[in-house]
Amino acid sequence: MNSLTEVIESYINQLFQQEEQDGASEPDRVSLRRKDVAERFGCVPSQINYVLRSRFTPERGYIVESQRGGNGYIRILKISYDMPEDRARHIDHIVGDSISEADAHRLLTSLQSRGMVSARERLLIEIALRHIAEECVTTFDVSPYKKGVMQAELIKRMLCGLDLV
Amino acid sequence: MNSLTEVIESYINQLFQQEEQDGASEPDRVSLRRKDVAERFGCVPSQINYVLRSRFTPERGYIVESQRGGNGYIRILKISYDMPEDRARHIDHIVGDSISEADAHRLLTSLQSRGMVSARERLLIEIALRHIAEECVTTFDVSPYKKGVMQAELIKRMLCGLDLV
DNA sequence: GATTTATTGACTATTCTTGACCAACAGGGT
DNA sequence: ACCCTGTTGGTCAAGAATAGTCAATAAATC
Repeated sequence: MNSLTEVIESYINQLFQQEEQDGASEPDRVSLRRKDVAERFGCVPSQINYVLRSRFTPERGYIVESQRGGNGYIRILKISYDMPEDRARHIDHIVGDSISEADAHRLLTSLQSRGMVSARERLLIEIALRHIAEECVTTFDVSPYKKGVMQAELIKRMLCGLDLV
Repeated sequence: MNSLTEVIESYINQLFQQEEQDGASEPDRVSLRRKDVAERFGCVPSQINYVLRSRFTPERGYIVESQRGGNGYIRILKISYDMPEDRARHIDHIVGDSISEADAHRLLTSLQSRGMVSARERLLIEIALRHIAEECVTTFDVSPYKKGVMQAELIKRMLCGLDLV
């Protein structure tokens, strides 16, 4: 409850709330000075990297951009909202531990027809799935089951990232 | 927050906007006097070169021409990719045979700022890239170079695929 | 006890700014 | 034609300010 990581995580979430309240033009992005945040919480700067790497990931709907050097910064973009545990479990249940390309295809068709993914977003997911399936049989030589597992893993991450289902 | 480089960058972007508003015959090019710009912002002239080298690159869709001597000039051209094939060729050239995660990240930032991918689309691509990178080091044990090749392959397919929709 | 997650710090990489020195072009004088 | 000189942009390297990586260690969780 009171680990440094969690404290810093909620600090960053507060920053997002503030941005929202202040009615900023870009309500879903915050900027940090790594050094300053580290000083505020009396920790080493690389601790901030750990928080970002473990908490503000694309799978959770965040993108982190940064720049070193003079006037460097860390910028965190919130693309979708944090998904509650039960929704994540729901996705997990729908997809299962392993999924075939055909079933994935059907699932995406359904999502698109419900207007939850655009044609372009669906295409991106299909391309990624196809790509990993191909790698599985050409460069690696994994079993069909393992292939299904990897496909399931990927599609779940993408759907969770978009906060879907 | 307001580095000199960023100030000069946005000044140049303003020049592009002005050109557009003035309905110039060539709305995608602006001309500068290096010395004058340096004076306007109270910096050394070579600072302008730095801004051009770091901000108005082919990766970001610009080409810079210049000439020294009396009546010298710096001309910045905005590359237009009207046709999908142009974009595809550009992507192929920029990405190359292999790409690091960091460079892929930068490319996506640039594409998003140019409105070529939406935030959600970018998120999907980032998730797929991260996923494949992870698989490369955890379940398989491929060389860093091969990892870069796989990342390049994936990002090119995803970005070129978007042109089809 | 084993495995995962968190903390720390030494070392590395990138970005920006500045300035000294180099290179190219134009125009005039010879 | 040729050179001289002024005017303009280019290159490179040093220094300061940031952020990133990685691996050892500690703490928490299973």
